Order: sequence, then structure tokens, then C-alpha cells
Amino acid sequence: MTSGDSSKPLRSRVQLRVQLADQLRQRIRDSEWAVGEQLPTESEIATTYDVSRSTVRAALQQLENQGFTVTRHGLGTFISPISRSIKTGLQELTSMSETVLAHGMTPGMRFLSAEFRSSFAHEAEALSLAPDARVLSTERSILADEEMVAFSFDVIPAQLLPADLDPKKVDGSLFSLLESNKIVPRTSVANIHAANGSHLALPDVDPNAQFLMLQQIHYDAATRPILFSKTYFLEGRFEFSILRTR
Amino acid sequence: MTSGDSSKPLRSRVQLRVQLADQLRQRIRDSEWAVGEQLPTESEIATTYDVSRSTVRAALQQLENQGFTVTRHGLGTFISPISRSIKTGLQELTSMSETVLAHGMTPGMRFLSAEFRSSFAHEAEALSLAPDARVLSTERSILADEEMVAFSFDVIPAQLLPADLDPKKVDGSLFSLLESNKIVPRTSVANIHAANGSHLALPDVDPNAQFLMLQQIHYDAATRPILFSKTYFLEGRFEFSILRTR
DNA sequence: GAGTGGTCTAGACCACCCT
DNA sequence: GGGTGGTCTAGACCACTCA
Repeated sequence: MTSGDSSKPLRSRVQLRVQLADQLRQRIRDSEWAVGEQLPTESEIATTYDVSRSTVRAALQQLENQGFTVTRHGLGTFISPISRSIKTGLQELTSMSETVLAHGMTPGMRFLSAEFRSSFAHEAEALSLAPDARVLSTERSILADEEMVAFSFDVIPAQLLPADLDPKKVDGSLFSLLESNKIVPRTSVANIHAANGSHLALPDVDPNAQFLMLQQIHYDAATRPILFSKTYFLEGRFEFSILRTR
Repeated sequence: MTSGDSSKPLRSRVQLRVQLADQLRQRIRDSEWAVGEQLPTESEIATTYDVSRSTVRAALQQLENQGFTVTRHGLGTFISPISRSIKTGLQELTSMSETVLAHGMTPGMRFLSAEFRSSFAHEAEALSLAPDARVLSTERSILADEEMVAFSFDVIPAQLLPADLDPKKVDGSLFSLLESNKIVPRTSVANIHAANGSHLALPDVDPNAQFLMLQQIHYDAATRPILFSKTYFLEGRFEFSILRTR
């Protein structure tokens, strides 16, 4: 088994269903099927890729959840007309940079501040910390094609970071910072709000500007809270979609 | 609201995994386990309810997606600390009334207008209609405990409704109206925006008030577009959460 | 009736976590 | 090593849609 292959054939360390979903998604993106066109049947796909029908179904389910396909009982699986209209699916946890990239722009970032300090009450509660626990606090502006499009205020428990970390040396993605300390963000609970510029209390920000604010608590695989953030997205610059199901 | 009878045994017309998830969810709500406490193992649950382990896993997965539990490889499944903090999960498609109820308030509704008219270009496109197709257009204000908390602008293709429908007689939920015509909303694609009162151009609305705006296209099981809506939620009155996963 | 997806099972084997 | 969840398979049977 485990031959050192690449490209097409499945089987490696990644789950079969994910590999299969990736390949099918790519074929959809390559417009192998038109909108509304029927994909091969589950049994055909199973034979083609030499996997069980359960695995095919798991892959197709992922595609349907992401809005790429629609499966109809007794009929088949079809390319969804929805797929084109989704840029950033909010169900998928992505970093700021990934979000900007998904919108076809070049991400950038500028740190306004980065320091260790005592946590505020609401932060401590969100992160399940003792009231005055130390945290790394950062303020950043996010750039897309050199233009400011978002602001983010982030707080990480100091205990998760090396004691000798120099806040001034922090730059780039906070996800990377966490991951280089063996902490892998897995899920977040996001609360969505509308806000205007006056909430930010920053110079350069028009107090009447509209923002979509995401207040998030991020967790790792063990459901440890690892990051509390408030991100203000300039209204109109991003498109956030959610697929809602009954 | 639901299940007054229930009774233990599974098996009926509803999927086993859903029945099982419902029962486990109820046991969680009844605080049978504390936050952080471990549930029985998958095999135990399988034996107890006399279903296969696959079915148990499907049920547990649903609970985890809804934020009730956390499953950890090699350890077990635990009651999630998150479960308490979510009011309205945006992934779940709910009507306005259901949303208000979920926040513990009494829903109300007032129709400002309801009429058949030609569709605007963006509506026709969203609903895949011919440019000037007829639509039922409504404007409503949504009340919670007698207070205005949201405004909704909805458009339904006229061809989906009886030709002799009297717009003046339309009241209450549009979901009900659709369902009484054998059209069942299944999914929607929601785009989220921030807006202020000036976007609404309604008297009684403070132009500086903040709103969270959900622009949605609803589809039925066959992915036919059936309803285009813009709903403005007064900021601060609702709590919309999303569970995001990598 | 033929063909499609929908559900569920039993079992094998792997990967992870603990003591 | 022993227990837990994670993945995948093969196959049975049901439910839906359409000609």
C-alpha cells in the first residue's frame, strides 16, 4: 500500500472522503459539468474511484453543505446554481488573510499595537481565565490591495505563549503564531453585529462608516478557548454568506 | 411546543439518528450531565438504544455541530461549555417568528403593504425570473413583546401563488403562505450586511439606528428560488451566532 | 419497473490517549 | 495494554421519481 504516489489516485494520510470531495470540487470548478447538469451516480463514482458508496456519499454531502451540489432523492446529484454566488462561507473558519484572498485581493496587515497586559473582565470570562490573567493584546488594521478594509482586536492568553515572547516581534497571522506554539485553532463561535465607526475610537476611521463586526471565541481541538477577537469589516468590501438549512 | 408524549423507544418514520439525537439532546437539556462531563461511549449508547455504532456517531455528530457536545479522539464525548451561549444559530433556517420566540419574546407582525407588482431587475435575477415577472411584494415590521425590532421586505414569484390571491388578505408568516401552496422552504443563502436606518426610508425609523441586514434567497427542496428577502434586525436586540469550523 | 438516492447494520482495522 | 473515537467497507433494504 502507501506507495509514494501523487496526483490523481486517492489513498494517503488524508481521509478518503475529503480527497474525493477535493477532486470532485476541482472538477466542478473546472466546469466539467454545467450548472444544473447531473453528476455521475453514487455507484458510478464509487466504481470510478474504487471506494465504497458510503465514502462517496460523505464526499457528496460535504459538497452539498458547501453549496456546490444539490442531491435529490430518486433523481441524482446536480451542480447547484448557488455555487457561483458564494465567496466566503461563514461556516468555514478562515483567517483574515484567507478571507481577503478569497475575495481576489492581496492581503496585508499593519500592527497598531501588540503588548502583554491584564485581561478585562469580559475577555477573561470569554477565555475562561482568572480575572486579571495576562494576555497578549493586539490591534491590527487589515489591508486588501493596500487599502484598509478591516480592523481586528485580538486577545490570546499569555499562558499559551512562550514567556519570553517579544510582543514587538509579533507580525503576520495570529493563527501562525498559535500554530508555531502547537496550538491549532479548530472552531470558533462567532456573534455577528452591526457597528459604526464611532465604536472603534480610532483616528482615520470615519465615525459614520458602517461595519460588520464579528465577535469570536476560538477554540482548539480540546475546546480550550485560545483567542478572543473582535473584527470590524468595512461594509460593502466583503461578502459573507451562510447556507441555512431547515 | 414540541413532544409532549415522546416515550423512550426509537423506530418510527423519522430517521434513527435524528430520533437518537433528539433524545440525547433532551437528556442534555435536562442536565443529566454537567458541563464537561463525559457521555457514555459510542458502543454503550449503541447497546442501550439497540442501534449500530454508525447511527450513534451520526447522532453525536449532529449534536456536536449544534454545539452541544465535543468529541475527542481516544477520550470520549463531553458536554460542551459552548452549548449554553448560543441563542440563534444562523445555520438553521428559521422564520421571523421562530427567531423572536427563541429569544424568549412574544412575536408580532404588522403589514405595511402587500401587493402584486412587476419585479425589479435585481429581484428577477435573484429569483431566476423574466425581467418584468409579477411578484407578491410585502413590507412588514416585526414586533417582539409589542416593540418593533425588525423590518422585512419580501418578494415571492406570483406564479407560485394562486392567481386569485388577495394581497390584502395576506397576514402572518410568509412561510405558512408558501406551505399552504405546497411549497416548502428548505434552504436559503444569506448575505450579511450592516446598515443604518437611512437605508430603510421608513418613517418612525431613526436614520442613525444600526441594523444587521440579512439578504436571503430561499429555495425549496428542488432548489427552485421561492422567496427573496431583505430583513433588517435592530442591532442589539438579537443574538446571531455561527459555529465555524476548519 | 428500472434507476436513483436514503438509511442502517456489522464488522474490520487504524489512531489516539491514558496509566 | 486497554479503552476510546475515526475511517472505511460490503451489503441489505427502503423511498422516491419517471417513463
